[in-house]
Amino acid sequence: MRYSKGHKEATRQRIIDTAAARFRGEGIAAVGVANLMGDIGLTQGGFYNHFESKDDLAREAVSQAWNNTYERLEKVLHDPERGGVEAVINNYLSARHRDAMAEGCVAAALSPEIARGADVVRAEFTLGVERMVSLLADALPKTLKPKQRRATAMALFSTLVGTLAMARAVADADASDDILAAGRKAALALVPSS
Amino acid sequence: MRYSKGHKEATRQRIIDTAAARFRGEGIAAVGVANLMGDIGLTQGGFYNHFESKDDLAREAVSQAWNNTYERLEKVLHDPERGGVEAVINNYLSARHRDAMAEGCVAAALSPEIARGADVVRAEFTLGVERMVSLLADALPKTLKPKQRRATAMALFSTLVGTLAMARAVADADASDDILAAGRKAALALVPSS
DNA sequence: TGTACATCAGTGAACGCGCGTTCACTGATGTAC
DNA sequence: TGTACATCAGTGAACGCGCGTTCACTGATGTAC
Repeated sequence: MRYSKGHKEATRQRIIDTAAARFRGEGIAAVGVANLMGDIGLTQGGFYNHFESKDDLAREAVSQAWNNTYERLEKVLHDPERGGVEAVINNYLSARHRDAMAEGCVAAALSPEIARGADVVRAEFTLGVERMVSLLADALPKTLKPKQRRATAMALFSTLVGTLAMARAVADADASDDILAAGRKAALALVPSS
Repeated sequence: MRYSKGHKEATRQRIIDTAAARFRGEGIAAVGVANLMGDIGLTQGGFYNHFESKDDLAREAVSQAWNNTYERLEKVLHDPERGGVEAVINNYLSARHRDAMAEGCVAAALSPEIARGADVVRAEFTLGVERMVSLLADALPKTLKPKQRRATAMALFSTLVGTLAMARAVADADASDDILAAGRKAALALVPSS
């Protein structure tokens, strides 16, 4: 073989990682296949050795993006010093997260485009939402019934996503900071003190 | 003149109205100038008699979309029978609104695309957000200080936007309904009982 | 009153460009005999 | 041991298409003289 063992899989992963960032940063439709392949030093023809279609890649990229966010927030949640749902809220609704759309939560960066998009992509997105909601629900006080925890986690996550999306879209820097601060306060109020 | 008085202005308004709906329903980038003009029976060349650029139209369309939503929610808010912020929450987080992206709130349909977009469009979007926040803030109990009302209104609106965006992006119909219901409950909890 | 001209909303071809996808081909390597 | 062949990740040209924008032109009307 011309290429070492694992080379193809490594190339595939590089495409997914690059797409996961650029799709969030620029929008899925705005990133072309040829341009994306150019980012990792390859040409467009090779793309279809790895993926059936651009939608197929979008599905993988959404999955990868969810994995990133899940792992990051899980680490924050279970931090032995300053963990808990409050830490997740402060991490999610930070200026750092707002200013790093390409590395941030896929829901805040792409939910409308995904709502309009291919079914396979929506399905993958939905799996990620369920995982996120479960992660948050499990961290809520056990004084709540499971259904209440799930509902609270859904509302909490929606609040995080909406607040971040609004903070990014607004052109005024002070208003953006105010939106983040107000969202943090509201999100914290959703969490029952255990 | 070949055309009656007010004809040009009427054409301009038809372009804006069509764009305001299609941009929300399909995304700004996904709707081409030629295709849009075809919707009202004209050809692409005439577009530049009315607008400097597509971004110029996008700005007008965002303004128009905010006006629609503002008027709708203002009417709900001040309904003599079932008005108030609670009515706005139930109207915004309804299955009807979720299922009508093209006629719905521009923030839930386009905020990430606007965050990445032209400065003139972001600026127009920001004006709309400020108007919406003011409308909601003024409807909150006067027992709160003005700054508290503004912060609460910001958090409330972010929660509405995020909940609607998530309910639309999720592929599972039951999960989508659950997200809406959980969002309604959380939004209502943000409003202090006066 | 009749003629010449100005106005201007809209037409449609053209500009250069990038899109997603297909496909015949390349060339370095491993394998079979 | 040496030769012929199979493998396959990647190349690059080509397909038809739509993009935003420009611009010379059309043609029906109003105005000036």
